[in-house]
Amino acid sequence: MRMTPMIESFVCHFGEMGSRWGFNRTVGQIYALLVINQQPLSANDIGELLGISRGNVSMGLKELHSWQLVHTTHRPGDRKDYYQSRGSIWDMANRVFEERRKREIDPTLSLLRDILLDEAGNAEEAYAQERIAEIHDLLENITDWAQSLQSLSPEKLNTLMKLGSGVGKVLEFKDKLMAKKAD
Amino acid sequence: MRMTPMIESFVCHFGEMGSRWGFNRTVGQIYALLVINQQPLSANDIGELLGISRGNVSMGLKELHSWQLVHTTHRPGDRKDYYQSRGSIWDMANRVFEERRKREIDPTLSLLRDILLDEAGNAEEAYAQERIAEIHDLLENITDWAQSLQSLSPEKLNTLMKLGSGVGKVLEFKDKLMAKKAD
DNA sequence: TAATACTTTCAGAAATTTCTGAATATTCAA
DNA sequence: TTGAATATTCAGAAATTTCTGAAAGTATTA
Repeated sequence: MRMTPMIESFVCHFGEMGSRWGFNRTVGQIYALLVINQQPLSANDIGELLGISRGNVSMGLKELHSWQLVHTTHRPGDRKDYYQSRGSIWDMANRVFEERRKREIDPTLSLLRDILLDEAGNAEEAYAQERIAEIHDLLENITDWAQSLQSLSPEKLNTLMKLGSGVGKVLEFKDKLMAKKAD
Repeated sequence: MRMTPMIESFVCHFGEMGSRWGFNRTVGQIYALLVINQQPLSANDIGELLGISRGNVSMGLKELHSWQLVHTTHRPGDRKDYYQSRGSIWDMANRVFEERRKREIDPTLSLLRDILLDEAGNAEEAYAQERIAEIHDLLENITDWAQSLQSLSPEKLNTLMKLGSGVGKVLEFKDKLMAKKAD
């Protein structure tokens, strides 16, 4: 593989983005490279293409493994490991979401719950607890909901997304029906 | 205000989380403090409570202003600026989402579009473009959808969230009706 | 068993981000 | 105006994160 300007700009940008999604620049770039390359790449290939050390490649791949975003494959008569991105782009988005939930949201929810179990020592703490409860509920609602969406079939999810704010209409409709049934 | 252990643990944790949401630890902590404190705080109060320099507080507040997450208020006969968190927790989540879209997603979409406009120079680039198109479409779908959800009334949004994966049922139902109408 | 071909680890170097505090700017009352 | 009270800026210090490369580890073959 060669680093054409097109590929390079994509890989670089994905590196920057990576850090927003919970992993560092190198990890983002390695992943970008593997996503847009149909053939698996060896760790040496990756290091050369990105101009980074062999050790760094190893650490980056380890991280991507822990996110379950890459696959190791082999070639007959070749001892090297070859790496490939794993699953579709959609799978990737799901996995990033899932991992971040596990690593960030869950611990936060748990801390907030602990705080809410404590008795407020004064009016200030009572007010603080109210606000913390709001944050807790919002976070819990959103993650629960996101998780239930993840369990929807891709087609249904797609219908839902295409519907956009039109989903409001469908909800009104559903409410009317429920009201009739209740008669 | 005093930093009780309860408040301290919340503020610290929010600091850590902050960096995941696009701003640094201090900014997260300042915001946390303002959210759980009913009374507005002066920049000096904030610096003392968090044990950080006056300059750092100033920079943090500037950042929070740019995210439109704080408000400045005044007291008669007092020259100091007092700061308060702005809007509900829900507003805050919306604003963080909105800002991140502007600062991160939009530039990415624009780069991906540019790449897709280029002619692929060879089979490798053609494959890369296919994958990049997938990423582009996914990102665009999700952000468009998220934006249309933001325009929904809070009650409807709440209904939708409560519905969870049950939204699948409602969609099926809608499809059936549409089919009948088409007859 | 030893030699080879590769991968992983991790101490410290390099790069980046964040923070401090002195200097500067702003605002307002007298 | 001037001066007192406050806010902001920014160069460099401190802290943190990331990266390198030499050493150690692991398989495989001969």
